[in-house]
Amino acid sequence: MQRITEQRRVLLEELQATKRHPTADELYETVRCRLPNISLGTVYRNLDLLVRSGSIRKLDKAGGQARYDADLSEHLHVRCLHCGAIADLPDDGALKLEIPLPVIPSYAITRYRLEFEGTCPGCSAGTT
Amino acid sequence: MQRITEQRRVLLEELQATKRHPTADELYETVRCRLPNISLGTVYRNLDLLVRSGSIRKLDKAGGQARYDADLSEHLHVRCLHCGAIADLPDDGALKLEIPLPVIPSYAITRYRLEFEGTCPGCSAGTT
DNA sequence: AATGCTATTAATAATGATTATCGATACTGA
DNA sequence: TCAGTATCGATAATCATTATTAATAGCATT
Ligand SMILES: [Mn+2]
Ligand SMILES: [Mn+2]
Ligand SMILES: [Zn+2]
Ligand SMILES: [Zn+2]
Repeated sequence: MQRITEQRRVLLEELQATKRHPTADELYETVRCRLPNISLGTVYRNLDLLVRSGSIRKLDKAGGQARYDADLSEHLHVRCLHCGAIADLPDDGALKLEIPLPVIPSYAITRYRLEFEGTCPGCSAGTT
Repeated sequence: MQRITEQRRVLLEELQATKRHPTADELYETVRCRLPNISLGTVYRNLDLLVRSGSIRKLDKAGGQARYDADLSEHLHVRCLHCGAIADLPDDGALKLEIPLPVIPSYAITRYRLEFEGTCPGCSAGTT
C-alpha cells in the first residue's frame, strides 16, 4: 500500500546523488528540473515518509531548516555555524568515538545526538 | 546602559530557583505570579539577553520549544523523547567524556553538541 | 523641577519552517 | 469495470519565536 510514485522515486534519487545534505527547499529546486509541477508540500510529505521507512536520515536543527541525508552508514556530521551547511566527518583515523550510554536509575537512555560545529572552508574564506 | 529591570531580575531568579530546565512558556507562567502584567514577548526578549550575556544557557531543539538552564557548570543533559523534559546527567562516575574535536583540512571545528535521549521516569510509568 | 535621551515594556503583528486540509486524480486489485 | 484508497498540487493553518510600535520609566544634565 506504499506506492512508489514518480515524485518519491525522483526525490530519493536526487538525494542519493548528492553529498551535500540538502534542505527540503534545495531538494525542491533540484527536483523541479525533472518534475516541474511538484509542490513543496509533496517534497516535505515524501521526505517524511522516506525518513519513517528508514530510507533516509533527517538532520534537524533548532531555528533553521532540516537537512536530509541518504547515506545510512554510521557517520558523524559537522555543521557550519555561518551558512548551515553540513559535511560528513571521515571516520578514518582518530575518530573512533565510543560514547557509552549513561545509566541513571529509572531513566531509560536509549541513544545520543552528537554533532560538531565550526566554520566551513567557504565561510572562513569569506571572513578574511 | 544594560538596565537591571524587575522583569529581567525576576526571570533570572525564577530560573535559578529550579532544576527543571523550563521552557519560555513555563517560565512565563511562573513569573506571572510575581509580575502579572509581564508579556510573553518580554520573557523571550530577556531570556535572549541573558543567554547573550552568558548568564544562562539555552537548550534548543528542532520542532519543539527551547528550554533554559541557569546552571552554568559543565554538565550534560538527557531529553525525554515523549514529554520533552530535560534532566541533568550526574557527572560523577563513569561519565568523564573527553570528546576530541576532529581535525579536517580547512574546516575550523570549534565545538560539539552532545545530548542523550530516552524515556523519563514519569513517561515510562505511564507506558506500563 | 524641567528637559532630553535611551532602554525597556506590553501588546500585537509578522515570520518562517513545517504540517494539515481538501478536492481531484491515479493506482490497484477483486 | 469499479470501488477503495494512496497520492497529488494547491493552499490554509500551526506554532514557536521575533519584529514592530507607541507608551513609559530611568537616568543624566541643565
Ligand atoms: Mn552525511
Ligand atoms: Mn542542566
Ligand atoms: Zn559555511
Ligand atoms: Zn517524559
